[in-house]
Amino acid sequence: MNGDGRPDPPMRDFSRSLPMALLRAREAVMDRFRPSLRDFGITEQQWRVLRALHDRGEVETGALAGLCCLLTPSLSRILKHLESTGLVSRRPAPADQRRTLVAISPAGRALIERRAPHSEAQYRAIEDAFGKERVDALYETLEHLHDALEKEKS
Amino acid sequence: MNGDGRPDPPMRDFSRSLPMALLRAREAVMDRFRPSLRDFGITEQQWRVLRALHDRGEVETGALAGLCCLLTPSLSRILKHLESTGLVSRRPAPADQRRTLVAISPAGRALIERRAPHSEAQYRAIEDAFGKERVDALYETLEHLHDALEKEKS
DNA sequence: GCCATACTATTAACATGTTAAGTAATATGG
DNA sequence: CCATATTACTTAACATGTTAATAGTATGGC
Repeated sequence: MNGDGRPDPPMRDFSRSLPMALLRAREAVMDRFRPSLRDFGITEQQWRVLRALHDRGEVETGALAGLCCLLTPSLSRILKHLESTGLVSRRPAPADQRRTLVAISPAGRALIERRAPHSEAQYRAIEDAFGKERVDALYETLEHLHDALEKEKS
Repeated sequence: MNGDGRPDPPMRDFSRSLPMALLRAREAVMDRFRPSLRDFGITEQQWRVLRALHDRGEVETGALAGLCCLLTPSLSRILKHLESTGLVSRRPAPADQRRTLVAISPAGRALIERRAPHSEAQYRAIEDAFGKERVDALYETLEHLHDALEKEKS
């Protein structure tokens, strides 16, 4: 407070924190997915990596980090783990020895196929609770927000 | 793929992951705030704790975790750090020795007052890039989503 | 070909996320 | 009043988030 008894910089209410609002919503969603991830013995991030490789085939480490919204140091450790458990494989890129190409293994694909139904069931539950139209609208809003903020990184 | 050449469980496209969409949007937002947090030498989570205590006064550990969207083991470590740097203080609750009451210190308040203008400047930039009405609508959507999913935790 | 430079991935160090186990204080039932 | 369950917080162990530094490789200019 200053001499007048008012807050000195007009401080935003704590409930109006955009990072918090996004985090709270995300945690409410993840609460639905965490039990099945736990049952299958993998983490949220490991699942994201397998999922991306399943869709895209062999991918460079840097590109994979972008796809999964991970920083490369985190991804480096995650790949070491996934490789040791036989869910992915790595090989140096033939044309450029700096780059590493990552691919999902048959065991990795099998894990995805087994968990997919559980994941989809939760998506249905979320759409039932919140409304499919609202979920679709939210995807669009979030993408627009992302694009609007990325665009300004001049 | 099964024998027909179709994916066996009809697998959702990787771009339609609600956790990923929320995470990507949140990371785009945090990119704006991280530089100033770094300049002030505190983490995102430490800021959340200080912010909550600034608003609510003395709070129990468990309630504080809920306010900040932190798990109590994380909060326990964070409070140890914040206490050692003199930004918060802890004392046992007089009526129940199991509970701990946490309060922000004058140094903690001072840190908030110094950083607040930087934070507000970034909020203005986000509203300029995305539109204030859209930001307000997003707050509401996220809260509704959170409430819809929490309500079902029978 | 040689070198300074930039690029890619990893490692290091510290902080947090997540689950399980542990500890101390309080509430509860007999 | 005591044994027991419950509650609030902390520790422990492993995985990830974040930033800085490192190691190996490629590239352009000379």
